[in-house]
Amino acid sequence: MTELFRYFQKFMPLNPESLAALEKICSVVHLKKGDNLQYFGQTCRTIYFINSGVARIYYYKDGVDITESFSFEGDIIARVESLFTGNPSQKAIQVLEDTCFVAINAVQLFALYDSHPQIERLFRLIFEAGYVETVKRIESIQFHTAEDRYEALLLKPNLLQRIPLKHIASYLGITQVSLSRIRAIQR
Amino acid sequence: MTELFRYFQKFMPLNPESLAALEKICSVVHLKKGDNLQYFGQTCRTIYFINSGVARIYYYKDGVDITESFSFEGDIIARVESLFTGNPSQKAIQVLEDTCFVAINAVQLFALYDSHPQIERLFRLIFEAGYVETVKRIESIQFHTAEDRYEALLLKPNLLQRIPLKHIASYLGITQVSLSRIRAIQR
DNA sequence: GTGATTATTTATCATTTGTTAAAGGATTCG
DNA sequence: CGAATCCTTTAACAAATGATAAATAATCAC
Repeated sequence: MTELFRYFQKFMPLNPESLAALEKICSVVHLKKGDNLQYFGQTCRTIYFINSGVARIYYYKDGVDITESFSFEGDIIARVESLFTGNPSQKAIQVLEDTCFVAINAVQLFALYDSHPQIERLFRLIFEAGYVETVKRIESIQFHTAEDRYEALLLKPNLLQRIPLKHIASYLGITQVSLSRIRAIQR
Repeated sequence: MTELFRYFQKFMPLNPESLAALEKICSVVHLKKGDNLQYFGQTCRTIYFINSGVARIYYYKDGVDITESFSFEGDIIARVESLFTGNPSQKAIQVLEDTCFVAINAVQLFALYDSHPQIERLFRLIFEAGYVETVKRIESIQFHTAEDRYEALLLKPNLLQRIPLKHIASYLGITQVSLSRIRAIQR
């Protein structure tokens, strides 16, 4: 869990008591490539931090598998639209490699907000940063071509080795065939 | 400011002291149709609540005016990617009708977080809700056609009377010509 | 390792969207 | 009111993307 606490410190320093309280509600989870971490229809009550590996949030639209996002080691991952509303999520989380997570129990976390203002603030900052990422993603989706966004994605090291193109295509909002064409032009 | 405080109460009850502290950092702003409320290149240090009227956040991409979002009476509006990072925003806010805002001084607001945990929590909840909206917007952009999204937009009453089609087109991520075609088919 | 399955590319054709230009409406301002 | 400006629609053509199918490449399971 060292990595997670290092991640926390990047947002703000925490007193030992808050750290101890956080540690109590965290646990480590290991999954094999292809496994699902969370399923459709459940309400999201866990926030994950990726120690190693890759995960994606995805769902089915008209029977087609659509990837909403990818997350890598050092990222926080949660189905926010369920976590913050209490509504069941229509999305699932799957790992694309053997992956090691820290699972943070969100129910217990939110309860800690009352007794530990530091923890409330820490997660406020974490989710504000997530909010900003999401606003930037909208710009990127709406006003850059799929080709530009593909090139931007490639900046992530080893991305092509780690993630099947079909998931990249649905993440980009285009068909596999279109992505193949984009790749063909670049060669 | 009554409307704004009613809006706050929807998120959580506030004690009189917090309400008084909030009131001190709020002021009312009136703008005429077409005026800009905030300009490109400035860092966002104000959060607005719309009492009456319509506003849009927009920017220029390759010289073309792009609308990122519309906000109506009862909505909070802020350029989040600047507010939470301190980076200058490349976006501006413009009103599309004579509009009355409450301006909340964000620098003073964030300072109140230390002395008033209630206020920190209130705005945490407000921005969590904004975060959820933004995640839903991504789904909508990426996986619904412009036509579907146009129809969804029309559910907003009087939208067509209040907002020029050219702004609606850029908000939908399509050209004015495409939007005209969609509208022609529907008749 | 081998066969079966899955992933990726390529080709062809249909559909959608963009670009440009022109024309008709609506609105604004003196 | 009338001219000028801005908004919206329409048309014709070009470019990009989707759908389908078939071929090739890579991966998985026994």
